[in-house]
Formats: sequence, structure tokens, C-alpha cells
Amino acid sequence: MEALPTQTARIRDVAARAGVGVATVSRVLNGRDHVAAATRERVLAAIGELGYRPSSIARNLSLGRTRVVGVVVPFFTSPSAVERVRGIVDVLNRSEYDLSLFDVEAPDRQRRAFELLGRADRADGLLVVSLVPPAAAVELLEAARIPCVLVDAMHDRLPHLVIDDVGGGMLATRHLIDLGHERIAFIGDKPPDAYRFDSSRDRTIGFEQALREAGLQVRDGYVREGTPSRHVARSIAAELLAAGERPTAVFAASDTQALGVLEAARDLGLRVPEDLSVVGFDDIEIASYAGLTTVRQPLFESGRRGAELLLQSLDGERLPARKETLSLELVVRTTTGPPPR
Amino acid sequence: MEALPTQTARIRDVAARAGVGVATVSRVLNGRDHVAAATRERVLAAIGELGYRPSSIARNLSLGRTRVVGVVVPFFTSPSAVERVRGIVDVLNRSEYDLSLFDVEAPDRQRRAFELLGRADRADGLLVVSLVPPAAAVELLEAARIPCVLVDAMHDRLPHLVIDDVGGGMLATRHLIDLGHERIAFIGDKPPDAYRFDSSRDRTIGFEQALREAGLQVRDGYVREGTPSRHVARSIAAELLAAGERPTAVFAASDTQALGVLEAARDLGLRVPEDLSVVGFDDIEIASYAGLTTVRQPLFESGRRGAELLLQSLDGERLPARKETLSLELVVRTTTGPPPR
DNA sequence: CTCCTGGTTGGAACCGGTTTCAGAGCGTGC
DNA sequence: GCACGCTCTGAAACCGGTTCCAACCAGGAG
Repeated sequence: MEALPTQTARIRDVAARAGVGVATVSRVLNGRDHVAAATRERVLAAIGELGYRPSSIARNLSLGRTRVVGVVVPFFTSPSAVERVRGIVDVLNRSEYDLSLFDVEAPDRQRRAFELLGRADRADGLLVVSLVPPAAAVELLEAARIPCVLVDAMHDRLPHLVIDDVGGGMLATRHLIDLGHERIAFIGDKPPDAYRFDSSRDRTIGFEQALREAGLQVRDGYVREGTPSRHVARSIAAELLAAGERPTAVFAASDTQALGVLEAARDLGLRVPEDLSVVGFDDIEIASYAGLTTVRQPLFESGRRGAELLLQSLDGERLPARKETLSLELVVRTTTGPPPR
Repeated sequence: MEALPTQTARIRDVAARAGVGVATVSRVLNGRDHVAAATRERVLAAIGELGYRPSSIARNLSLGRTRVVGVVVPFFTSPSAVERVRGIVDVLNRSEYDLSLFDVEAPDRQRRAFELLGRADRADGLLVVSLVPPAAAVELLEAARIPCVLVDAMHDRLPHLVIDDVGGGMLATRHLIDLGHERIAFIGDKPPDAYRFDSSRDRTIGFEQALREAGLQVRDGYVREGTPSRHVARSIAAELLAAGERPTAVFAASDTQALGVLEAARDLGLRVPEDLSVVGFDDIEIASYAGLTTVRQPLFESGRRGAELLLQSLDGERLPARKETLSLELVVRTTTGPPPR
């Protein structure tokens, strides 16, 4: 009967017990060749008897790696960021890497996080979601040879995954135009601080371009900017819909904001889609519940793909600092229809 | 003009450059006493010139800590788990600890994750969300002196945070009874596998108890069990509502399921709350959008509190393996009203 | 002037693994 | 029967920090 080891066993304890050297134990642990079957048995027995578990900290130091992938993400703000993280988790789970979550939210927290990004000795590679790392951080990363992939952000020195926001904006807007709408409003975001990736602006551009191509004009006050929150979108929409000549359709830069628009419509007793059509962007989980017509972007897939690229890079492959564009799809549900006559 | 260091500088390079010993550099790095001001200046200068950043891996080995908190969570399944993680992130962000996310989903992944939990050499402490660690894992944790706090799960040897599910079930049910409902149905979950925490059952118990106290009977076929998903709840509700004497109110074990019930009602052309009242549980973000009456449980707060407890424990405090119960609150919105006459 | 005290300092041991390298043992080809 | 080559093995160096401990130094007390 073994007494339970009060102190954790080390590799040399195992070696002593098995009557071999530490090198041999290490070879057994790592499934290396050149260990006689009998020896391997003895080592395994010793490991079992001592309840030995190798210290990954020590292993990491020796190997010079952390076996950690850092995920830098504005975790709090958007449901879509969470969905991307899900994709990342899905891939990393099958790999040898752990996932370390670095949330960035408040401006000062953000700065801290990018210092973290400098102190990247805590991760072998970085996935940055919806954020643009400052130049200094990129240089540090390069100097330290820490691979980094951007998801939903752009950078000419790093591989990155984006969608065609302009095209998406056009997709949504054309759908409304095809239905016969002429008074179409857009609700997007104010340009964020320098570190946040501004996809709303490109969607605005797509919106305006589609209108122009159809020979329609962008009406005064029909392009509004707020924050990504539902509540703000709701009050902006309330204003917009209370106006004399109100729009017959609203395109929102995100599903979250589109929900705010739907709330405003409900408040005013407007029927959707009879009195008002609404299109969102993202296709987050709730969109299907709300019956929201939206531009679907592959959130989960973007996380998956980003993680795959990073793993390749961690595997020694040299990734070009290339843009990869994921495809969009219009999902028509029940919040859009012909304009009222 | 310094050439950029092609190889990362080590502490002994800094020491050499500053003309001091490594011990002194270490003292400066860690803000220790017993370093003369002039010496400190020289060391700091050398650090700056070499662009030195200490290796946290080496530091961890030396200190015997990882400075990582592991969060074990079924990240994929429920929006409520994400909200709890948000609370955890919020606390950990202000601490010196990094957060490592261990997702568990598929049954086999689950087993792997609890092996992970055994290989807890990757974290100094563990937060387990909505999961009950198997006995073997708990023993390992105790042997390895890894503190562990459970959030939304129960265990008599570990500190844990729960809500009063029975009470919550009663809260929701009494609300419906007070409105005059007598034919009230419940949609919950099938008992999950052994590792998942079963809160649905206690909510059922509360439901039945409230009915009994009001002198009402639990009708045949009015207690249904499915999965936590919206779609399954929707089809169960569809069945329930198509029956001859359909319920006038439904209490769902989660908001997600309640949304499924609302969909089913919409499909059948039933008005809510005129024809049917619906109550959920959790108060997730979308609940307010849907106007769902629900039992609010402090999801974010549970994460915060769990993380705080763990940090205390990591700080050397000895936590009792005590249950801590968070309070519930009925949030009345627009999906409940008096029954149709 | 000597002794003592307390602040500074650096050498070396240590954390727990991996890996290099040289050597031991043994079978085989000639 | 001998040299060669292959497999198996362990001592020791190494990864890059922290910290113990002894030594050094300066200033104040006696």
C-alpha cells in the first residue's frame, strides 16, 4: 500500500524509482524511440506508483514555448465577437494549445491589453478579433517572432480575415431597392477609436453606392451614426420614424442595432414589414428568432479559419501578410417586404 | 545607435551591461528593497537599452506558479454561460491572473476536459461553470492543492455558488397563479449526463410545489422535458398548445426555451399574453428585447463572485466548502397577463 | 581606534523539465 | 576473431528566472 505522495513527484524521483536516468524518463514521456520495451515498462510503472505528472511549466521553459494562444477580443461588447471566439475555441480544442482570453473594453483597459500584447511572452501566437493593433505592438510581435492573425480587422503587415463590407452594404440595400423601396435610411456606428476596426463605414459606403447605382439619392438625415448598442439604435430609429416623411425601410449596420429599430417600430405601432422593412447585418443567433432579414457573415467560420491560419504559422509555415475575404449571403426572413403605398 | 537585438536579451545580459549581478537585476524588476538608487538607475538604463523583457515562463517555473486561472465551461451551449464568463473576465482583468478557457461540449470532449482538469498544472486555480467535476478530479485537485470554485453547480467538498432553483420555480409559478392561471404547463430539460448540473429538476419541483400550495393539480402531460435548445422547446410547445384543453400559461426552465414557446405561439396565431402567458428563467440579454417575463438570476454577478472567491483562495485564504446562494428576482414584462376567460 | 550593525551586493543553488553527447553492450559481416 | 555499427542509456548542460547566504562596505557607538 502506497502512501499518497504528499509532495508532487519530480522526474528525478521517477528516474530513481525506476532505476534509470532522467533522460530515459523524458524519452518515455515524449514517446521517443530508442527505449527498450522492458525499460519503458519499468518507467511507466514508476510513474503510476508515484502518481507523477510532468510540470508543464518546466516543460515550457525547456522548450521555449508556452503552448498558449492568446485571443485578444472586445469580449463584452458584441454577441458577434463571442461567436467568433466560439470558432476559435472549436479549432484550438483539437490542438495542443490552450486558449488565453484577453478582453479589451474600456479605453484604458485597451491600452493595457496592448501592453499585454507586447508582453507576448505569455503566448506563442495571437489572434486579434475586431481590433487593429498599433504599429508599436506589431513591431514587437515581429521582433519576438510571435505570429499574429487578425480576424475582422485589416493590416498590411499581418495576415487577416475580413468580409467585403462595401459589398455587404450593397447586398442589403439592393434587396430593399428591389422590393421597391426608395426612402431607405441607414443606422451605423460613429467611427470608433483608432484601435477598433471600423466596418460600419464601409457598409455605409456600400449603402450609398447601391442607392446611387439605382438612381436614388441619399436623403438628408437618412444616414445616422450611434453606437453598436440596441438602445441607442432604438432611440435613433424613434427619431427617424417620427419625422414627417419617414423612411419605409431601415438598414442597420448590425443585427443588434436592427433589433433596436424593431423595438422603435413596435413602440410607434408600426407593422413590420407592412409599414417598415428592416435589414440587419451579421446573422447572430437571435436574428432567426426575430425573423430578421439580414446579411449573414460567417462569424463562427471566421474564428475557425483564423485559428487554423495561426496554427499553420505556429507549425513553422510562413504565412503571407495577405487579406482573406469571407463570403456574405443575404438571408431573407420576415422583416422585409414591399413598401406601403 | 543601438542595433536591434536579434536575440532576446536575458537577465544576465542586463546584469553584464549594468555591471551588476543577476540578483540585483531581479530585485529591481520586482521592486524589492535593498537596491541603491544609483544602481537601480543603471539597471533600468540597461533594460531600456537592451529592450529586455523578462520571460514569464522562467519566472513561473522559479515561482512555482502559472499565474493562470482555468475556466472550465460549456461555452458553446448557452448564452447564460457566456454571461457568467463575462463576470469572471471582469474580475480577472483587474488581477494578475490570465484566463485560460477550457471549453467542454461533446461528451468525449468533456472527459478530455476533466483529464485536463487533472492536468491542472496549467493553472493555479480553477473556476468550473455549470458542471460537476467527478470525484476523481476533485481528489486530484485537493492533492495538488489547486483551489477550485464552482459556479452554478453543487459539490459538498468545494465552495460553490448556486441559486435557489426551487424558490425560483415557485416565484414564476406563483406569479402565474396570482394572475388567475390554473392550467399551467412546464417545459424543462431531461436530466443531463452526470457531469452537467441539473437545475431544471429543482425548478420543476418548485413549480409543482407552488401549484400544490395553491390547491391546484399538476395536470397530465403538462410537465415536459426536452433539451435546452430553442428549437426543441418550440416543437414541444407546439404539441402542448395544439392539445384540446391547452394550457393558458407556460413556464419554461430557461429564457432560450421560453423564446421557443413564443415562436410556437406565434406559429399557432396565439396572442401573448391575451391567449397565452409565458415565463422564462435567467433574464439573458434578449429577454428584454422579447419583453419576456422571467426570473432574473445574477449571471454576470455569479461569475464575478466566483472569481472573487477564487482569488481570495489563491491569496492564501482558506475557503470553506460552503454553498453561497445568490438571490432571484421576478421581472414582469409583457408576456404575462390574466388568462383568457 | 575597534567593534558592531544594517544596508547592498553577487555567486551559486534551485525550480523541473529536454537534449546533447559520449559510452556501453551486442549482433553482424568479412 | 575483430572491427564496425546500431540500439540503448545516463551524466551533465541548458532553458531564464528567483532567492539564500555570505561577503562587503560605511557609519555610529563605545
